Amino acid sequence: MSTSFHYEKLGQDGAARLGQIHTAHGVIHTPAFMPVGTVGTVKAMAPESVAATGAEIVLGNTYHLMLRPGAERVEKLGGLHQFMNWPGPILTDSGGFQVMSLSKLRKLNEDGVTFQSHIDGSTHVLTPERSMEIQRQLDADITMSFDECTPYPATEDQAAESMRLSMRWAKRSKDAFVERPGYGLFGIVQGSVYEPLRAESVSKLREIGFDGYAVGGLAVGEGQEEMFRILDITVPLLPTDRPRYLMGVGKPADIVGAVLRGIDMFDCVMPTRSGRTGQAFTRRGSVNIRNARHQDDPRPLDEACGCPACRNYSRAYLHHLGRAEEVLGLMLLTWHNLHYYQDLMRGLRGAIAEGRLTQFAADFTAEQALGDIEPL
RNA sequence: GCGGGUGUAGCUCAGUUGGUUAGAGCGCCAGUUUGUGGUACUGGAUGUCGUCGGUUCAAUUCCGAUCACUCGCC
Repeated sequence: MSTSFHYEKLGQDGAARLGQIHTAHGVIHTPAFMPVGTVGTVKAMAPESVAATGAEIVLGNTYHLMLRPGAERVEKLGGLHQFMNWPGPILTDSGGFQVMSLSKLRKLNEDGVTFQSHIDGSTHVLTPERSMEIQRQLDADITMSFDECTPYPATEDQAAESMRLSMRWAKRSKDAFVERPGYGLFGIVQGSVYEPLRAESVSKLREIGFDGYAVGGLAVGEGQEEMFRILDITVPLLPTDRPRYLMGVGKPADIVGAVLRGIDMFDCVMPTRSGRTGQAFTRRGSVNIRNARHQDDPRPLDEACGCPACRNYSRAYLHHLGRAEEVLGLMLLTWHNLHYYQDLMRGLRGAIAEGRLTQFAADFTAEQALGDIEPL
């Protein structure tokens, strides 16, 4: 059986695609949402439960795992799949984003980034070559090339300089990436909100050649309208025989809009982080379970949801757990949110398969606009 | 019984050398979080300043009484 990494398109509805990504550790049905498991765990969830929501691939992170427990250690222990008991596909972020968002005292030059650990202050260097090595040690099915996530806002000159550095790093990432059957390397499009820069970035990445293409530098404060505008000008430039991944996105409505524009893969901390801060996503919009209006409500969070939190527990109980900051509250709400996100992806895939995505999106928007059910 | 201390927001407490709308932290009521630090941030509501009386143009502040709590001694 061939284990070569490849994307297979199974259907199309407008710009949206239905497909499969074949990897060394299994198949991913797209459009797909990938739960974020930064430090080798999807927070508050056992991997078996993550899989039960329908997730087929999770994220790990170069930056976090290199600092703790260390990529060499993970490699010796059999790789990240075995280490965290996730037998399915894993995508690892390259560390570029986290160096910017988490570490202080970072120094960026042509070679890479020198930074201090947010854990113990120790000094580390991350380069495209080192990032590729770490992601290979982690045994990521999908490796992301090392990039700089251009801060927003940026002038066109700043965005151009940043993007071109990321493109040189993309070439070095490709050169350093060790090809193995079933393993793929993705390039990342940058260029901020500037159309010519996005086009130049795509062109440079296609010249290098990648197994998939990510759109980076979005959902960083530009707003949904602007993000969709960038997708409208960027996605049509990408090759049709490779997966497209919108990094770090997003809210349910962002995902629906991006699928309509031809995106196949998403990751976001939204469902998991929100699960830890009391925000739940439902068919009728988001709900803050800690709000006082839920304290006497015996009804489930979302009557149409089949997750354990909705089948077995009331809003009143989830509210209580949230107020009491009980671990079970984090677990149940995270579980619900991941289940909701996977339900959404299943709905999107079904709608594409049946050629009714436009109607699905309209229904989605209308139902979200209804707002939460009336308080008792 | 005697002597001391304390009574200010739901809680723990600042403060006012007497002067417009009395503050903080926590809690409470909401909002934000997009390639993750159970995080961080933003806004909002709430007071007979223990009670009664006196002094004063003006008292939460000074004086007296009283009540409650508290510490020590008998």
